[in-house]
Amino acid sequence: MPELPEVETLCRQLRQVILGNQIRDVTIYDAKIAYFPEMIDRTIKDVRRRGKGLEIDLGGPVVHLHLRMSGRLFWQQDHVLPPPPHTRYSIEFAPGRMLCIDPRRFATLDLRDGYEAEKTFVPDLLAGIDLDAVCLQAKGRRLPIKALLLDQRVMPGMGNIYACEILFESSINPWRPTGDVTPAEWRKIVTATADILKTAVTCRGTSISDWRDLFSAKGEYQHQLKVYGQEGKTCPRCHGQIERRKLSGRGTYYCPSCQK
DNA sequence: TCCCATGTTGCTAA
DNA sequence: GTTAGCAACATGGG
Repeated sequence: MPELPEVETLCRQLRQVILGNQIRDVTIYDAKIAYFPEMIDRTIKDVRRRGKGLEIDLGGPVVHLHLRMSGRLFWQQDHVLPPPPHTRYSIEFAPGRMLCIDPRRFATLDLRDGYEAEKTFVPDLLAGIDLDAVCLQAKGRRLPIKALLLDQRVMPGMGNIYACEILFESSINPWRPTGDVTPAEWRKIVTATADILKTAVTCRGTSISDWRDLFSAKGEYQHQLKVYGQEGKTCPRCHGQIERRKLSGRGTYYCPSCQK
């Protein structure tokens, strides 16, 4: 269930272990996943994150993977050990192998040509958001602000936990029509987005249930959550009570008394 | 048994 | 065109 900070964590850790290494073999354990023999013997030139997706640049073709709801990556150094349950594929290198473990089987793996992969520009929320571009998207729309934040074309990498946290930090109600958000409030959202996502990257993500990083370590951001998963608890800002309601099908945590 | 889940896509209908 | 609501994908946990 990784969002931007979790994928960024995997991206950085993956760079440490596979950059410059050659793919020795690829094993597919799940018939839903396609096998690309072109990957064999190629050297890893770069590992990048685009939104919640990961790109492994093979110097020409680019492996694109997405973990969706329950996917995780696991670096296994000992080739002799059997892959854990729900392992869907394995990319093998001399020092170890990268396993994708995914109980719900929504994760994807595909091979694209490099030109195709780089053609579309994807903004990076960690590098800062273009306030004017977002305001332009927001103008006149009645869509709830949280739904816009979760729109991957507008905020690539944003996920449900951090959208809840960012709106709380900005004191904005998740149901507020996007077009009614003032420029000053947009500045708050942009600032909170950068602050919260960067902190979460430093914490190596949020381990609420099963998120683990590449080396099976838990993240630490779950200790800093102010509203997500805090239904019934006291609001840390105004002493109201945190509520949980559905917004476009997603559990949405907020404080009705101070998020207006 | 039912409801929940850190994601994405596609359909239908207002 | 926009938005809301669902269902689908598939599995496990409480």
